[in-house]
Amino acid sequence: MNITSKSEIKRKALIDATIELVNNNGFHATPMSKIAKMAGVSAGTIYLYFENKQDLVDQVYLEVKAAFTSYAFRNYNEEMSVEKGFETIWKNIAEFKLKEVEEAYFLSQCDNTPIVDEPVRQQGLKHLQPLLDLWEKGQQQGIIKKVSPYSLYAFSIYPIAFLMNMQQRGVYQLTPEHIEEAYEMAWHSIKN
Amino acid sequence: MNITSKSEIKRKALIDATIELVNNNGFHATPMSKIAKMAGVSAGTIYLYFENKQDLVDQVYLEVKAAFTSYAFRNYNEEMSVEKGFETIWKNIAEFKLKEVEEAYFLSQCDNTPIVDEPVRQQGLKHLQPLLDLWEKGQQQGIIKKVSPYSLYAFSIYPIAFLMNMQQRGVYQLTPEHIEEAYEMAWHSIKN
Amino acid sequence: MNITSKSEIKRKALIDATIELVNNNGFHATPMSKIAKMAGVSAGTIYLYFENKQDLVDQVYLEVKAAFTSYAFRNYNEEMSVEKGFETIWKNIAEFKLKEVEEAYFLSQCDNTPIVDEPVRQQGLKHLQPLLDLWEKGQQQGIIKKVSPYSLYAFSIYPIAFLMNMQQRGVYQLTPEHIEEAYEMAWHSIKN
Amino acid sequence: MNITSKSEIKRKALIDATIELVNNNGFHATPMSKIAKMAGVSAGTIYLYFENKQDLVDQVYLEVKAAFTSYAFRNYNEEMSVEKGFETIWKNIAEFKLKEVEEAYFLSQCDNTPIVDEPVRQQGLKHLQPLLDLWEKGQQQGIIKKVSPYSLYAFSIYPIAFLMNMQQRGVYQLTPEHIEEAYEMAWHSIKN
DNA sequence: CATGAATGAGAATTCATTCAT
DNA sequence: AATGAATGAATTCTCATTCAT
Repeated sequence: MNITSKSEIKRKALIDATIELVNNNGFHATPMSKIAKMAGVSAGTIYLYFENKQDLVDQVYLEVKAAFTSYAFRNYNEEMSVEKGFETIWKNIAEFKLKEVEEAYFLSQCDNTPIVDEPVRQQGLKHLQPLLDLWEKGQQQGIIKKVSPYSLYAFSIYPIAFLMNMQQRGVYQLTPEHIEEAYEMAWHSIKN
Repeated sequence: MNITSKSEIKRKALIDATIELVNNNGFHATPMSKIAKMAGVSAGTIYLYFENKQDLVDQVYLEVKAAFTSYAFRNYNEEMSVEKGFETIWKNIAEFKLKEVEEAYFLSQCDNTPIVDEPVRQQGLKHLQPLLDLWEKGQQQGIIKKVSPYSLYAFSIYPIAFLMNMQQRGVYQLTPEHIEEAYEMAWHSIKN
Repeated sequence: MNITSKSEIKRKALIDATIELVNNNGFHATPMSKIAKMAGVSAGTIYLYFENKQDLVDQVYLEVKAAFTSYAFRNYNEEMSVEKGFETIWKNIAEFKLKEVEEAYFLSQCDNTPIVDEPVRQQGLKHLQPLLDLWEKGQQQGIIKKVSPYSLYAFSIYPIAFLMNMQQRGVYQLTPEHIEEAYEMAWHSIKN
Repeated sequence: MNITSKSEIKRKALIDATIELVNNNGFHATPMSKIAKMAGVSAGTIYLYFENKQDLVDQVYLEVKAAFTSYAFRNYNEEMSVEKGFETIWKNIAEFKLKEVEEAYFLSQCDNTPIVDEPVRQQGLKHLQPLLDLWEKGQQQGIIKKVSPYSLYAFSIYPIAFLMNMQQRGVYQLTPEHIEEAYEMAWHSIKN
């Protein structure tokens, strides 16, 4: 058996339990003891893997964010045209938020509350660089609106989170047609 | 002395303290004792005004949401053209989020975490109806894209929250030009 | 209107409320505020009639005890024969416990817990003297067993409390026949 | 080390502390913190052994009641004559109330106040059945008065509690002669 | 006399973290 | 590494009592 495998399994179990419980109850309403129980380990064991509760969420945040950005750039390469590249990335992100609902909802909770602090959040953002590069290239080519990348993000990527939240709450169904429709809106809002 | 004045002042102080502390620390990391201290009353006094901690946030949420929607429809009336009406509402919302940063951030925290529950959130939404009516009128006139109101909201209104968050974190400055720019993007994403 | 009447009505209402609430919840689970509400007065008003909560129960105890002993000696006079006298007193006590269930249950609670303290309890006992005198006369006449008055009380009077408790809990019905039967047992246990 | 020893010792210490403190102060005037301190454990530890304060008293009540009934039937067997059987049980009960004063007083407090509720009390009663059986046998043999078992209990067993209370308060001394005397009274009150 | 808002000490309970095993 | 009993500080909430009106 792989040296790390057994402990990696426990670590993974702890992370999954944290995501599920924080999603349902919020960070501070999630006791370490419940996380331990759901992960099938003892309370003290958590502290072999994580320094303390804050370190636990921080690491969960960073790992989920990394998984998210990795997913976002699947099948993307810098040789693609700006439009094709954006479509690829946008749909990856949409697919992630649809398929990995728990992870996505966890991220949205961390991004909208003070449970992880600024430095950690900054660290989580660094992997999004290729999208910013793509936008800059598009702006140089006159394809993308010459506005701040924050605006581009706000109007093309951020809306996906809202649609996911609504679907999560059961008030809205994100069908494939809705996704295509939404992609068109995203693209129209940033293209020139 | 005005009948309500003294107790209304305390109630207001409690609500303000709640907003500020929850914004900075999160709901569960905000003890009632701190809220009381910041509001300048004793711990027990909170319970003269609110049933318990949950009731306190619920009421704060509903009041802030009401203030927000009331702000959103300033100077708006149903005789306006669809485009003019939308511009009015959109800019009101942007102004609210810029001026009443604390309130806006509090709402975004409640809307993205399980601290207020679905029934309360539903109640908070009811005042947004005039915007939905405007969109429907626009769709009938062929001015607005025929997509779900959730999509319209996601791509035109929701992005403002992101820009506000970024400004809140100091990584971005929402100047009047930025706002005009953002309004244009919002309008282009939903107009036909 | 009689000078004291209005305040006496309130005092009475407070005493009645105390009895009812302490019976149902116990002394320490009965807040002054609830007593006030049930008595139809404001919380502060209690302190115009009683020094504090302890003083309130003490006074309720003493008054109910006085009512009890007064009831116990109805139609009794020292010229009666020992047997007739005992029957009169015993049946008065039984009648009181049957009719004034609330008062009787309150007394039994006070007599079996530390809610009123020894001096007050002693004070409450002083009115029972005629019964002790009767017993002593009976002993001198050779009619009553020559045992401690505590034993006489334990076997002839105290059992009534048990029967009342059982009736109170609904597991037993004290019919007139039961009472006669019980009286016979009481008398047989103390007579020579 | 014995599997149960360490935690059983703590559990026992908590139960003993509860009895002593409730006896002296009453249930609601006994804070969990004091129980913990007297038992030599930390406040939080109580909740490892008992769900909450109510569960604690309930369990103490049931255990003490079980100890009481077990004590009551020492050296008793169903082959004994009715009179001998009753004497055995009665004197056991008297001995228990004399020797285990704390336990006995605790029971009398629970039996006369609303601190444990009816279902728990019912559960505590189930072990008294052999005495009821004995009485029924005695009634069939014409030895025991044909009255409700509640009456038999009220006049033969319940009085012991009163004598114990008086001794507890120091106003009365239960010497062996007093006990014999009391037993005679008990027996005479129920025999035919 | 009467009110009832306000107080603040104190209660029950929870939970992050430690540490002996 | 892993456990889980134990801790005790912190939290929510209650309630006897006071006092300005």
